[in-house]
Amino acid sequence: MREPHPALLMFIGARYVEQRVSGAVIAAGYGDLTPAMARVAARLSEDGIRVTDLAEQSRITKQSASVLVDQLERAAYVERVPDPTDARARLVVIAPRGREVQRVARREERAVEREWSRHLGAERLAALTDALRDLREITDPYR
Amino acid sequence: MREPHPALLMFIGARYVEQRVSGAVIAAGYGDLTPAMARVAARLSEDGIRVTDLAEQSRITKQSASVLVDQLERAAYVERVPDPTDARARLVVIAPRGREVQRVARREERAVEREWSRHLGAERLAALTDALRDLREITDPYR
DNA sequence: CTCCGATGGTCAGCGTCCCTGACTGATATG
DNA sequence: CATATCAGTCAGGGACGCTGACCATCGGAG
Repeated sequence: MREPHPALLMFIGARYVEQRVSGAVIAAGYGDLTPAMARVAARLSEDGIRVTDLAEQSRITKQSASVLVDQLERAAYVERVPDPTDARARLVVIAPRGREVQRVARREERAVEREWSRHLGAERLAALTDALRDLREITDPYR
Repeated sequence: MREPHPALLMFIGARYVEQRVSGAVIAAGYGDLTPAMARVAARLSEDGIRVTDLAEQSRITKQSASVLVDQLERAAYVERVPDPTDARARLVVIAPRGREVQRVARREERAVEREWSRHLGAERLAALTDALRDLREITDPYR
């Protein structure tokens, strides 16, 4: 095979972390979380967010986001509360069960980062992250 | 937001290249290629490959691979020929139209790589690629 | 204050992609 | 030649995201 393109190598790394985190979350007993639910759930905070904003940030339609929030709500990861400033809107806020999953996911991310640091050395990992961050300036169309 | 995880930065880079290549392919008149078709088509060569092997390498079931090969065949990107060494099997070989798309895709990949080299400098890009390749040793479960 | 266009959100229906399970036909091995 | 194995297809279903149509509320212009 030809020399793999850097983007393919990036894809492999990203996929690995996704699977590690997903595995940890399932092992911790949150098997009812699908990848799609997890993607929108990753954007939640205590403050609450509107479905429309959630959709925009997740780059999906508000209809799709609405369905995913339905599922997250049914599984007790989030709650919908009325927006006190706008009677049309409702805020999606993270629930206790949602906070638990976030903790599990972040712990696994940190674990992977430690493994990478052991494998490459702290310096090369830092350089790698720096270069990726610089590349983001020309590859990330959304900020 | 917290400091983004390196894996997120990798994902952004990989997604960018995927969209660039996909855009170039569509602009070149191959709009009937879906992402799923492209993913399996990327593993084709002159020698031919069995649907079962294609499925395994693409990490999808042979049923899914079979459907995608159907579509690729209908759109003239590949042909199915009998396997001379096994009467049960048929080989999926790339057709002229398939070779054309591969050329377009590779050209766009090289273009992106040049842009990245301009942005980071050849040395940092090489170091980035090296580090990613080393990381692959512990993140790529499939060789 | 009253319109009326813009905005937040849902409902209905559809297409793509990938899966599982069951099956057909050909091959290899005893 | 009986049987286990292998290549591949058929049938059906679930997850995910899209478009289009619609309703309620908001907020600025007249």
